Amino acid sequence: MKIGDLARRTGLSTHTIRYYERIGLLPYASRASSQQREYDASILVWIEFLGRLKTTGMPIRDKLRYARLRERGPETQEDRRILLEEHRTRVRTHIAELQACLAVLDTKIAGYAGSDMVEKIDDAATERRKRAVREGLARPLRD
Amino acid sequence: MKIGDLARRTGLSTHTIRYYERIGLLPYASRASSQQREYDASILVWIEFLGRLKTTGMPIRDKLRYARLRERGPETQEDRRILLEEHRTRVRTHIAELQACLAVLDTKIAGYAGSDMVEKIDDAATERRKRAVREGLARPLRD
DNA sequence: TTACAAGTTCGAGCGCACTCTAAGTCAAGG
DNA sequence: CCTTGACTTAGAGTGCGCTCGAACTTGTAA
Repeated sequence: MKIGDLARRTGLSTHTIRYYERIGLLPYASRASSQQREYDASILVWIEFLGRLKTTGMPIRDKLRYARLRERGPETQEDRRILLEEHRTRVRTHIAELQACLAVLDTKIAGYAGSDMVEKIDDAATERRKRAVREGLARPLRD
Repeated sequence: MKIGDLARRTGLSTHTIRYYERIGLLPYASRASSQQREYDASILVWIEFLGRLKTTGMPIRDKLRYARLRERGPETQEDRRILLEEHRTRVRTHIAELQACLAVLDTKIAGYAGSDMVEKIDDAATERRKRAVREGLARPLRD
C-alpha cells in the first residue's frame, strides 16, 4: 500500500502521515522501490488506535511516549498499561464534566423555550454595555 | 470588583480577561475611576457560562456569535436557543464518541493485564522499524 | 509622601497540531 | 518515449487560544 492509499483508508492526509512519521508517531515505513513508502495493512490498526487517543484528547507528546514504549517491545507493557490507565481516568473525568455542562445547557435551553428569568439576568450586563457604546466608551463589536 | 479580584474568582488570568474583552467575549467594563475596570458580580454568571461552552469545546468564534446575539437583546432569543441546541447536539455526539473510545481503551488495558494476542499484533510493526534503524534507514526516535 | 502593588495599552510571542509550498523524482498507461 | 499524476524532501506558514513583555499610570498602606 502506498501513502495515497493509506491516506484514503485512514482519512489522514498524506501530509499528516509523513508528519506523523517524522515526529515518530508512525514507524519508519520501508521504502519498497526507490524512495516511496510501502505500507502493509497492520499499520491501519495502529493508526486507528492513534485516532482513538486523539479523539479522547491525548496530546501528541503523550502519544509519542506511548509509541516509544511500543518501539521498545514487550518489556514495556506495564508502563504502557499505566499510561493508558491514567489516560482513561482523565477521559472519564472529562466525560463527567461534559455531562455536567450538558445539564446546564439543557436548563438554559429550557429557559429560552419558556422565556423566564434567565433572559432578564442575562441581559442586564448587555444593557450596561449598550450604554457604554452610546456614550462612546466602547466600540461596537467587530465582525 | 477590580480585574485582579475577578481573575482570582474565575480562575482566568487578568491577561485573559482583557483579551476576552478585546475580542468581545466580555462586555466592555466600565472604568470606574480613571482607567481601571470595575466589575459587578453579574459578570461572574456570564464568565461561568463561557467556561461551560469552553469545556464543551465550543470555539471562540461561536462563543462570539452567541455573545453578539446577547448584546442585541431579547429579540435574539430564538437564534440563541438554536445556536445552543446545535451545540448540545455536537456535545452529545462527542460524548458518545468518547464513550466508544473508552470501551476500546478498556479492552486494550484488559489485554495488557492478561498479556495476550494484542501484544503480538502491536509489536509486529515495531520489529519492522527496529530493523530499519539497525540498517540506518531510520533515525532512532528523538527526545 | 513615598514605596510598591496592581492596574493600563499595544503588540509580539508561544505551543499545538497540522497544512501547505516549492522544487524536484518516479511509475504506469497510451 | 511521453505525459500525467503520485510520490519525495526540507522548511515555511496557518489558525487557535491564549500568554507575555515593555513601558507606563494609578491606588493604597506605612
